[in-house]
Amino acid sequence: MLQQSFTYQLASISEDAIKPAAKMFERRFGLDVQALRVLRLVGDQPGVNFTTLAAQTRFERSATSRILSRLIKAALVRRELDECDARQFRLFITDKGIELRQQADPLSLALEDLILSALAPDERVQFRQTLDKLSDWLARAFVGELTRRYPDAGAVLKSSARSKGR
Amino acid sequence: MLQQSFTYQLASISEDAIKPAAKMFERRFGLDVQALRVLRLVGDQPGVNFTTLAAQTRFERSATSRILSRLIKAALVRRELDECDARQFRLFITDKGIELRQQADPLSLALEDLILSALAPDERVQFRQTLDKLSDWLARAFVGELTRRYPDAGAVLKSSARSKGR
DNA sequence: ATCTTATTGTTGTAATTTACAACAATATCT
DNA sequence: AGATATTGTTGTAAATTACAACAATAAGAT
Repeated sequence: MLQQSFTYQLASISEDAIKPAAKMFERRFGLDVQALRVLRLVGDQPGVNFTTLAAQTRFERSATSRILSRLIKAALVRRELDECDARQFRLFITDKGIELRQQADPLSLALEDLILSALAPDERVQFRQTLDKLSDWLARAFVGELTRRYPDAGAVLKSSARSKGR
Repeated sequence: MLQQSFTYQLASISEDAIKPAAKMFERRFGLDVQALRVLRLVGDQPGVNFTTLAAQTRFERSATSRILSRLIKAALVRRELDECDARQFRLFITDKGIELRQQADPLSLALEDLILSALAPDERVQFRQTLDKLSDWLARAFVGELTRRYPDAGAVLKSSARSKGR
């Protein structure tokens, strides 16, 4: 086996892990993983507004908006007008949404466990710690360090507000 | 910070790590990371044929074919007809391609080092070992185990020939 | 030999995804 | 009041990805 670049290896792993799981979720719940992710973000933050949500979502606001309207149409999420600001509304998960999560979340956890079953228990703990360290560093310092060393890197730095995933 | 699913976290990390690097490579060498990857695969396996290459590439044969023809047009790769089988040809990196790699590869390594600089030296070693374990297991056993536990997972299992990345 | 079937690599194109930018509605600042 | 900024939605272009047809050749079967 040729030596792999570690970033590529990461991408491969997540792709291999996510793709089959994604299929299951679509079959069982009629939701793609992105929609599920948005559902969870709303569920965990009752009353979020769109802008906050979109910043956590890792895809475009436009995409988030469309996913959200599908969730609302499916009655998994509802929205209320904000009393103070008529431009905003607050998002809430519905009972139906909660019910769906009660089925979906254990399945997600079971799938993750299955993937991590390749590792010894303490290795698993260590691995997750390392991942936290890495994502933290990437979100916080990487781009800055990169442009310091390579001024031509062309840092974009647009949105920010990452590292709040789910 | 909300708790993240580990697969999602992996995807985020690789995306954050790859995107800025990708920009640099495009500016400096006029090659996107995929083309660079193909160039490396060819360089490391002088005389590969297209089918073998495409299996290692993680994208469609059609995409691989187009990338390859760009590399050939740019004179970074050349091809020879196979003596035994007129359908096949054998691929080789050119001197110009080697030269490009001599610039690009150290940069890749430096970038990976930069990313991993967030980790202590022994943590780094451990991390890479864990990644190897994981990708190995995913390539070898995951899909089988998944369909055993969840017969509705809808395993596809089309190509195979993975775990030979670069 | 010839006929059928399989493989190799390329190409056209449909489908999907992603990004961008314009927009109406409302709020805030001067 | 008028100018500027923010919120969320929508239209559409651009890029990506997937699929399937294809010509050229090889291999196997009768």
